[in-house]
Amino acid sequence: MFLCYSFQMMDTEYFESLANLLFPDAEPGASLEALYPPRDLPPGACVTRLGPSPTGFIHLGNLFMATVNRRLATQSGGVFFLRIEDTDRKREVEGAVKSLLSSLAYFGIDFAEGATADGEIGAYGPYRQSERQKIYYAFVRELILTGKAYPCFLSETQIEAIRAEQEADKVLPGIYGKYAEWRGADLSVIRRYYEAGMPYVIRLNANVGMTERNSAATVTVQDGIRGEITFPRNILDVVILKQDGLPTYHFAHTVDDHLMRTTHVIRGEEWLSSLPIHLALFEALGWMPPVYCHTALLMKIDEGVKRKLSKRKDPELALSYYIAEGYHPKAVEQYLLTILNSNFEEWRLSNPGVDNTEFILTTEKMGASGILVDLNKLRDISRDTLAGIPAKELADFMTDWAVRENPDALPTFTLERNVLESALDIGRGGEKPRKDLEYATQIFSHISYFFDAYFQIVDSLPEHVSAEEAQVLLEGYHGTYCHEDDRETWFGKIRVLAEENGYAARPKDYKKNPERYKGHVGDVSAVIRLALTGRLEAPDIWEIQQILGESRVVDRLRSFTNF
RNA sequence: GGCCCCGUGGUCAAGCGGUCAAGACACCGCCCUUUCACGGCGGUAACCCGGGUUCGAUUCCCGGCGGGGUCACCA
Repeated sequence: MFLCYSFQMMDTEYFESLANLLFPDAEPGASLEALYPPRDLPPGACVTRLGPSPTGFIHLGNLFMATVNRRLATQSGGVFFLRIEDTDRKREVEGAVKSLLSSLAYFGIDFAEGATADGEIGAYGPYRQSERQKIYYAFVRELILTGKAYPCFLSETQIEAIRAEQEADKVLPGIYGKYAEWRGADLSVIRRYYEAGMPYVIRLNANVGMTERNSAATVTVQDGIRGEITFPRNILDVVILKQDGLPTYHFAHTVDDHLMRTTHVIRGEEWLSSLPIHLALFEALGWMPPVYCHTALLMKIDEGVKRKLSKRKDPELALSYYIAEGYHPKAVEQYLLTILNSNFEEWRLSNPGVDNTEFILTTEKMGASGILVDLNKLRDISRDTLAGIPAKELADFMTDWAVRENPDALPTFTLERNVLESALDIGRGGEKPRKDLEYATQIFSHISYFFDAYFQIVDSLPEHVSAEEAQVLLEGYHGTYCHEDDRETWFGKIRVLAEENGYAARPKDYKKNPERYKGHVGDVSAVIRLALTGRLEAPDIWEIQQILGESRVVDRLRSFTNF
């Protein structure tokens, strides 16, 4: 008994000297607790966050994550904030926060709290981890004081040697147990190294504190998406403070999400395997961990193999790609919601016209297995979504897109705004609205023939119609053309023209007696369509003509055949 | 390799002990139609395998197998 007691005294003294040596100025954790009190929110409110590292690259997966986090917070009356996880100086990219913010803003993700392009908003900051050093030091000191963390002067080569030995012995690699040479090292030795300016890191002492409360070899958590998950307890003395004095993700996550009072940590499945470390950290600091929700990963099919989206290898999944292609934010949101919650699509169908924000997202309905990004589905959803957006808004959308991605087209869009708007409005409204608009670049090529600057003949005459024949037909058409004709009159004239030239006025007649005709009225239309739009596939010709205006129609008829 | 997650058609997926195993996208036919688009009708196509438990397993348990993730002083 006596022995035990005195050891403890010695330990306390040891820890205190250690803390004072390494972190003489760190403030007590308790004062920070007071600085960041629990948030005053309605019961059940979720506090979530997005924690990107500013590497200058975000892809669909980040947006996917942002969407879940944001929804869960806003729909529960909680808070969604942005924290910049910039603890890796090597990978940091200039201006990344700004571009991150603007990419997210494009897709309608904004933040009421957290880092901004040039500052921050909110009472739980700083929201850049690089500015939180004081806070991390305070809690590192706390851990040292209780013996749960210690300095480690192992060099890179020493660690490599340990790893090699472990690999040879086929044991778990890492610093733990007997490999943790600096656990409880002599104070005099530590002092000598420290004063000699030897580089060191701070490691968690996984052996202390862990077994006090629960000696079981495993930990079990309730994941918000996956339900109960069990792992072996963490035994690794993971690094919590790097040589450069910045925290590792693990430590920063623990401290920040506790102090920022995050209730739900929603992140990708790739974090699942470090969960035991995070739980160990929360336990060591004596804090309640948040609710963890590990989402399925967005995958890509690569040479027949399904794999996680990679920033390096999949530029076409970068948000910048979707922005450049001009996918509409609403369509992308719609798509993300359908892969996020299996019941969303059904809800959407049975609640037409209701805003997406009315839909309640639940973690229970989220899938746990990897999702292949399906551009087909996105495009389909796009067509549906765009069909429901007024032409005026679409015209604004196209103009905004041109400003960013196609400045050459901007003058045309601006000068011929009414043409743009009318072109986008073709076949809309009514029971069966046209659904052929997908994303800006596609839309642009779809309607470009309305503008003289972009008009060109891209298709050729139907096989059985010769150039001479086309000329005859177009001259005939031009002869009877009257811009004021209503659709009925107009098409009646085409039928007559068809008959006069040996084409069936009705396709059915032609089908019945193909030998009697050169073709049918559709062929005549095709020629006119080609002359007017430069292509064989386009919406209703009469409508196109109304938008084009009489002089343009006549010009195009003429220039096609040079009569 | 250790640990963890996942496993229903090509893709996203309903299902939660008894179903002819939904639906959406894609694909293929047909219809509508002056082309396209829209729309309508129809079609091809799935419970990874093997053991249990049970009267009965896609569903529960175990074991394989397969896929993925992770094993850093990166996040």
